[in-house]
Amino acid sequence: MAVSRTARKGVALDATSADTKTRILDAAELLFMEHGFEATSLRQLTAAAGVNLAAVNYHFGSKEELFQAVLTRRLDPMNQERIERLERIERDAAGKPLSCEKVLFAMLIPALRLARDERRGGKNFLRLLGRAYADPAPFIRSFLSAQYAQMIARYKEAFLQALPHLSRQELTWRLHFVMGALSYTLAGTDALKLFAQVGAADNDELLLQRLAPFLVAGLKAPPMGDTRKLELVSGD
Amino acid sequence: MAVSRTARKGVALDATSADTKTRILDAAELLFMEHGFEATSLRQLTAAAGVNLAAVNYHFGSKEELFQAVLTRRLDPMNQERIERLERIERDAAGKPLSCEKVLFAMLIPALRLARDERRGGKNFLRLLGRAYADPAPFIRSFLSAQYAQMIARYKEAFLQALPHLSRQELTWRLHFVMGALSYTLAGTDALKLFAQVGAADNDELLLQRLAPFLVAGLKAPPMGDTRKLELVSGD
DNA sequence: GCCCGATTCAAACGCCCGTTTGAATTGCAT
DNA sequence: ATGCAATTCAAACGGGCGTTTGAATCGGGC
Repeated sequence: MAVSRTARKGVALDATSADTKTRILDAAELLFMEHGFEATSLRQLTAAAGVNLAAVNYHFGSKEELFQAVLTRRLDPMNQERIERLERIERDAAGKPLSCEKVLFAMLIPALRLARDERRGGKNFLRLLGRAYADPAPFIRSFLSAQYAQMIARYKEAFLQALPHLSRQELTWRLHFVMGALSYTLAGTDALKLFAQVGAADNDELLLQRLAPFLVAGLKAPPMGDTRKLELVSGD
Repeated sequence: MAVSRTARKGVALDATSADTKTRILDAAELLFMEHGFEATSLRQLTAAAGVNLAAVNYHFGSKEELFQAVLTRRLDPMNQERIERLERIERDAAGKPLSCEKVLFAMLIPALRLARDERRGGKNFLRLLGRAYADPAPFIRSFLSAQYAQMIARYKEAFLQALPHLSRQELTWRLHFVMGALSYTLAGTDALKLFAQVGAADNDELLLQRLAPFLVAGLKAPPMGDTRKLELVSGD
């Protein structure tokens, strides 16, 4: 009824509704990851959560808003932790020279910590996030942009400082490559099978030990032009 | 009727049916990219292609088989070109030492050439492919695995030769990172907006000039352990 | 000129979707 | 105990989905 629509922004209604809300969020996180947003129906979702079909619209308003809530629940704390870590290493290095490694790690570690924290969604969520990056739905794209804009801007400045040999534009591209490798890897527990056995990311610390040297070397590389020109047109 | 099901494997029925089939494939490539597989309905797809609704099932059997046909049309030639280029540089370097750059370029250039070839789908297709990588649908995953297995295996051997300092497992991970950065970048004409203006990949040769130094440096980097250990647990 | 397989077409099939409704139920403040 | 807002529930709404059907149309070989 009319009440339900405004009820969501009522006074703190934790213990009573949080249970249903949380069960919906948990089931949604799992199913959206398993089958994607479009392919997950509210009927199977609410059944998995053990709640009534109408509960999603009552508590979240719509399926799209539920999806955003699923992302927000994990992204907000993670990105906040990223910013806090960056601020701390900036503060610690009262002098100027920020090392590329430290900035990169400040960015990677919160993601890895989230992946490791099974109580809070763990790998499920990062896989979901990795796929959301590639989703063309406008409501997902604009939502993610808003969620990340602030953090990305901060890190871009920090990297610019740590990698003075890169122009702003060159750095923008490289951060893009970094995010690509990261999201693809985190999203890929399935995709890994494309390449080989690979003992799976059972150990996330190990994954960071593999990913970090690759990304640091890529970031530090001199831009093309310092090395020989390439003749890519060839071939025919 | 019963005929239609077997007709697809009849004798070469080019000029007559190819027109309808091609129009379906072109429209599908565009719409699957724009809205994703699930969110694209056969009704809007056949309307965009200017063909009858039933034409998809008649010519391709099902929506899923249409999707596979869309991928195959571009992937088969691209991966074959990748293998041919690898074989050529292996042949040219009659001696042993294959350079990492050359192997990587043999892998990247066919993708870039496809992206540049607007007559054959161009960027549309690579964006579609990038998203297919991240799609969890089993029929997509197994299809892509089959399409890529052979090519990936060949390149893994070549890289193993060009990068003798990497163990097989380390290399598997790094190829994964490479594919992540590549697919994310190719898929991302939208996603780029996440980070900044970035003049868009209007010039694909320029993109390769930015991507290549990053990836080469990442591939050549010594594995962790050669550099200092990291203390990632910290933070609390 | 006709025939027959290949193709196109309009219509329908059964199914599941996201959302809404209004009545039951709950549980806390009074 | 009662009242009332917050929540849950079963049921239904309208609509779009992928697919199937059988008739209409096409077009080259005899």
